[in-house]
Amino acid sequence: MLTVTSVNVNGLRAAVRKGFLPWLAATAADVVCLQEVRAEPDQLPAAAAAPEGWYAVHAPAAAKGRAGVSLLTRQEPERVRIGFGSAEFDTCGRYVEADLPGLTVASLYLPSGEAGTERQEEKYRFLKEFEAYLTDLRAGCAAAGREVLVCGDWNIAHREADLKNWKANRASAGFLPQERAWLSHLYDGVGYVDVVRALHPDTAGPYTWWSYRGRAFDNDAGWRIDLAVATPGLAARAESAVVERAATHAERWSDHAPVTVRFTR
Amino acid sequence: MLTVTSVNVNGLRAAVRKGFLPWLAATAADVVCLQEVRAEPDQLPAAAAAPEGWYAVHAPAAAKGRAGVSLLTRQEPERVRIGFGSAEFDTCGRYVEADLPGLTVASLYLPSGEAGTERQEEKYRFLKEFEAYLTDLRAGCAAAGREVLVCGDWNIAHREADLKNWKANRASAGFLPQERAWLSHLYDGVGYVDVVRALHPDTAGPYTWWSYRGRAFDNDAGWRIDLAVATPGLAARAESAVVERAATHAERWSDHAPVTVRFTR
DNA sequence: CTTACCAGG
DNA sequence: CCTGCTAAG
Repeated sequence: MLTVTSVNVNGLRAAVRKGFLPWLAATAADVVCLQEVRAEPDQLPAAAAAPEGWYAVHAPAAAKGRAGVSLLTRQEPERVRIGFGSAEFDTCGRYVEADLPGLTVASLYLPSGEAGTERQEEKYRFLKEFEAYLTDLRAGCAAAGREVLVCGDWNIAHREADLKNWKANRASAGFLPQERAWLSHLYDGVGYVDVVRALHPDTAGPYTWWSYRGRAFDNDAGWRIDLAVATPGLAARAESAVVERAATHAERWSDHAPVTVRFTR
Repeated sequence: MLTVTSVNVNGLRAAVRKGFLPWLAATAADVVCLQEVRAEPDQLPAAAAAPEGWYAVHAPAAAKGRAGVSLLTRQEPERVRIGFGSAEFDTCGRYVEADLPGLTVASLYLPSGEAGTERQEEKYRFLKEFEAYLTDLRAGCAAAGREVLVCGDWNIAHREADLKNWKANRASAGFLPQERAWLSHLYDGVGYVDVVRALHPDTAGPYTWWSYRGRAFDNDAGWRIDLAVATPGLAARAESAVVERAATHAERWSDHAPVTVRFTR
């Protein structure tokens, strides 16, 4: 069994104050992918920056308090890489990957964008460069007999079933036609697989993010934007996929819930 | 009897969240002077911006979220004035005064300064202009048979008895020789009276501000920088002067405590 | 609505 | 160590 879990923590310092560490202590995962850490490692409590029993690799953003992704692995990685070869995005705390035996696993925090603004143009630039990278990664890993798993906050809901209020959000960043088409091409063209949707083809959601505004969480007015995206060979071994809505329910230590996928070896 | 109370609220919106309104409802004062309101009137709850039973005049700063002084009077003022005729400081939310029968009462928030920086120079410019104003005010009010009372956060501790750690703060803004000399001249030269000190000549403090840093409040490591400064005729009628340390103790709705002075009519 | 930043205190 | 600002989400 290999278990990988991923969660956007919305500021790891705040999450630690509210209950992240007990969740981490309780997880059965072999790999934990974190997004929106929003801190330099040395601004974090040691129990979060270098938790006992884990190997940690941090990719903070150059801009203080922004973005930031991390990977925790029980096993020591063979190699780790920060960024995906992009001059614009490699220092933005948006991508880190690690090689484990037979598997390249990554933590991704894709820009959220903002419809009609320069921040949306930035998101499109990211999508373009990242798609090229994922295409190369798939080819390179296939040649080396490795599988690929990219977990994180992709900030795109693919289909109507992936957000509760899809009608109201047809012009919202995260559900724009161009973004949705990009994911479609990643799946149907490049050949990656949305592991959670593959296991749960007919459910609404499961949502992974609920705005802090209004009563979005109580009304389950969520979005499924935190994805586990795998090469087909790995996806075929997926045994379960769960969104741990309860993990962030009681204390609400993030506005996202952890997404956990399990694979047979 | 005339009772006047003054408190630096360190953000009235935050103070309201923490317990300011019950304190206001319970005060026996006829006049309440507020400093560091840090909000436009329409950003405040109505119970704070226009409390029932009070006439309110607000002098917010042009810069959002900064400074800001207000006056609440049970009686309708004959006149109110914002600023003291200074091109530099009148829009900075640092001075408002009201005329009541036989009395001009003001709420003052003097710049805190920062030793060795431009912000200290700004404080000295304020002191210079404000002293000239207080000199004129005293003369004008004397001619009109009015007394003057300027309450507020003067941001200067006059003597060693006015702060617990005076030795460590000999080079700190708020206890610099030049600032202390300015107050001395205001008392001995211009002829105003420090009402609280006049009634309590031999006590340490009573302190009115304790830093939020460390355990300053618990250790009573405070400063007496919130003053009630009156013309001699009014000061002679002072009957009591109290620092309401307990008012901000339980909830700690400000880092300053209210200073309350009572005068016979 | 919440996270950080920062200046100001 | 707090306030409120701003940008970001």
